Amino acid sequence: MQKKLEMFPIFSSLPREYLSKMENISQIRRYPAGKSIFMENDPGIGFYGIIDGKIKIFKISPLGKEHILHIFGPGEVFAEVAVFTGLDFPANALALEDSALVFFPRDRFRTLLSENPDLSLSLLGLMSVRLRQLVAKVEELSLKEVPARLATHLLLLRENTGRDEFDLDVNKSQLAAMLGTIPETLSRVIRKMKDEDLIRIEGSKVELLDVQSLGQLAVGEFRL
Amino acid sequence: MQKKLEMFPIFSSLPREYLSKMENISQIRRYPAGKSIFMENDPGIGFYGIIDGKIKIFKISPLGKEHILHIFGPGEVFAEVAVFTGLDFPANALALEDSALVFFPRDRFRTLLSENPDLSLSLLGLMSVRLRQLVAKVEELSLKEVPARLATHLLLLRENTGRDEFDLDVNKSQLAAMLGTIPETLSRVIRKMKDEDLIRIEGSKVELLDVQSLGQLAVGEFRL
DNA sequence: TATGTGCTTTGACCTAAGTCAAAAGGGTAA
DNA sequence: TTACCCTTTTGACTTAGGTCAAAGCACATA
Repeated sequence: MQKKLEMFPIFSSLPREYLSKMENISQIRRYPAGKSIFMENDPGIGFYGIIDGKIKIFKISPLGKEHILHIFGPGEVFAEVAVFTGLDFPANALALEDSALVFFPRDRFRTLLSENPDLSLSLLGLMSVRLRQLVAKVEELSLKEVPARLATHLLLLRENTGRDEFDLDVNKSQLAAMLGTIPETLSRVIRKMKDEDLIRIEGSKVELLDVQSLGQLAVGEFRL
Repeated sequence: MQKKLEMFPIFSSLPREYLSKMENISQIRRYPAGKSIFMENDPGIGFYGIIDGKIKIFKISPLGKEHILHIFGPGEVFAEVAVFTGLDFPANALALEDSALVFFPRDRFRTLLSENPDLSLSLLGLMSVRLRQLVAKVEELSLKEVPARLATHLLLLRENTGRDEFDLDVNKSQLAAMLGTIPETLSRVIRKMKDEDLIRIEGSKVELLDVQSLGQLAVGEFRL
């Protein structure tokens, strides 16, 4: 049992005693691909950690257009916001693959938290980081155009994998939504990047050919 | 002394004992209008609460364009992120008016926090809310066009003031930045709204004449 | 009163990117 | 193989909103 929580970066730095306390209040839940985990406006009864699988967090605009806020994978935690506010879930969550989650019921967690200050501190840190990411996203959406956003995204993946060649791990429609655009536009931007020999792309395999120029694109000092 | 911290909504629900402990570790700092409080990449040595004045949080894009992330006023707390991550400030902060702030040094606060679990819980709640706001902002920026954003903003002000007639409390250039656009565009959008008799505006005084239609605009079911 | 400085508005123009529609692939099941 | 479905790409068109430049205001200081 112990192993499961250690795989979460947020929890991994917790003293062992807290790890087992967390374990004690959690439950394992499994969701097949395509299954909804919760919907916008459902009451926030607890939060989740992903052991295995992929979870899409998204909203539907009044016009019925889907906007993906985030895609979470193994080791990530989501929906913890509701635990602290006592408010409803602000978005929908859906399993993109067969997924195994750890569920932390709000009430039990709240009790645990109030008894263990170090746990609180670690969680505050986690939330700070998420905040930063969102601030970055706001900045990106309001300052940059699509090619810049794509370049930023690719360089981020490069950073994460440490390689110039890697796999986009969502399909292109989903990637478009993540970048705040639509598949057609993404397709055209990718084409331009190929024409300019900045990248090579086959299916979901990408190779960065000109990291230099991609970097300039990302900060808006350059156009395609 | 006591009164100062009670004016912060986040702290107001704290037991009195915590309020005074918070007081004990805090300092009052004063900034004249135009004075920088911290800059992007400065180390995060502590966070601030606003007693009086107005603080602008902003970033400068690589092209030198300013983007306002937020404008905080009395009763609000900012820059708490750095306290928990130990990272640098992610944006700039500047006093728009002569301002009085409470400063909470990171180290002392960290100690305090680890000794007082309820304080941790309240702060987790605060951060959850901020997260929500940012998620909303991301949604807004990626799903809506400028007239919808302006309508949303106006309706929010209406909500906050409880009146159909109120004061924009930033100038129009800053309002434009807050809405992720530029003064020219904002000016044209305002003009259209006036032409359609949705609002009346003189200087920074706004009156909402047709809340119904503004509501439709805000959710994108309507165009100007 | 004159001069300067910083907002705000207006006009003319341009372009990134969205819409709509259709074609091209790619994978699976019968 | 054929049929079907879903994703991706391409093309033609439209438009929101940004850029640049100039003019209009408003307020403060000399």
